[in-house]
Amino acid sequence: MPELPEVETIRRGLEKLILHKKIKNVVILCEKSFRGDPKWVVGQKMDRLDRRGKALLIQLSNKMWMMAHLRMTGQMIFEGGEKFAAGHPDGGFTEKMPGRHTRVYFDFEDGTHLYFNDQRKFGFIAVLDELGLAEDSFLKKLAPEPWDMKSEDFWGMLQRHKSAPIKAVILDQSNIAGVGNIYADEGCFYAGILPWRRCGDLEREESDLLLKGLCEVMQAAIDSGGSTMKDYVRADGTKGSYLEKFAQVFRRDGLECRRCGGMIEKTRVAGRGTHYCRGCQK
DNA sequence: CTAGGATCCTGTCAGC
DNA sequence: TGCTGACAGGATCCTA
Repeated sequence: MPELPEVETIRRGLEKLILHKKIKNVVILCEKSFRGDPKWVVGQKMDRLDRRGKALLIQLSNKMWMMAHLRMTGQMIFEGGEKFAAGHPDGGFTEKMPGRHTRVYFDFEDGTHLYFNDQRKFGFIAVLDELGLAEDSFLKKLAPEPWDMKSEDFWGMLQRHKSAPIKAVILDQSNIAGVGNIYADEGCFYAGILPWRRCGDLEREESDLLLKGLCEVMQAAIDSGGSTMKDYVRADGTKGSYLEKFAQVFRRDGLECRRCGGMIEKTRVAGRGTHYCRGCQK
């Protein structure tokens, strides 16, 4: 899905647009994209927006929660006086809603709408009560947010996965929350670490630098409104600017490294496309 | 317990 | 043009 910075961008954008709006109706176009009973949300207001890792959490006035996982291709689109689309781009901003990838949408009492689009159907919205949220298997094993992690805890975590490639470990949400394929590559570049190195091979200093890199790179992405791909648009419809402005390696294979001038290369680590600079990363 | 691979689904693109 | 395989900003399930 969009990674932590993109979900945070969605949270901030939607907070301004849907807070305290009353849901008049829910339309489910794809059964597997919505878990729970629509009756639990109809007539409720959206009172609060939170985020944990890559999960978006919306609290309703009856104290139930809607948890949205955007996974690979999910996006949220608000249509009202203004339009806001964020997540996976896929024509969300320009296409007439509901579109061919709309899976669920909400009509608000004031005539505005919120659409959940998801091309690959990996994502979903789940309606849960307080207990269900507390017992959710994903949230339960989700590690702390990067900035809430102490460097010694991060180091200790790496020691528990000595033989695994560093990238596989930081992508695992039970080790650190919110890191996805872009920021894993960017964080490794920041720390000067080749992503396939085994955790047990890292020095303590490299571990500290990697945690710092993940925090800085994701904070910078939030500050600039989330990264963008050909189909990523942020909540108010303007394009995010992280990738074009700040990405050092992600999807830059074949291009010159901005730091050393060498060529960025691409390989496969932990089953994912992985970008790195031979000159800058050891 | 860990690590690695297949899998869920739709769409696009490169190469024949 | 039409087909085929690879790949895609994620997470889970199964296997060794």
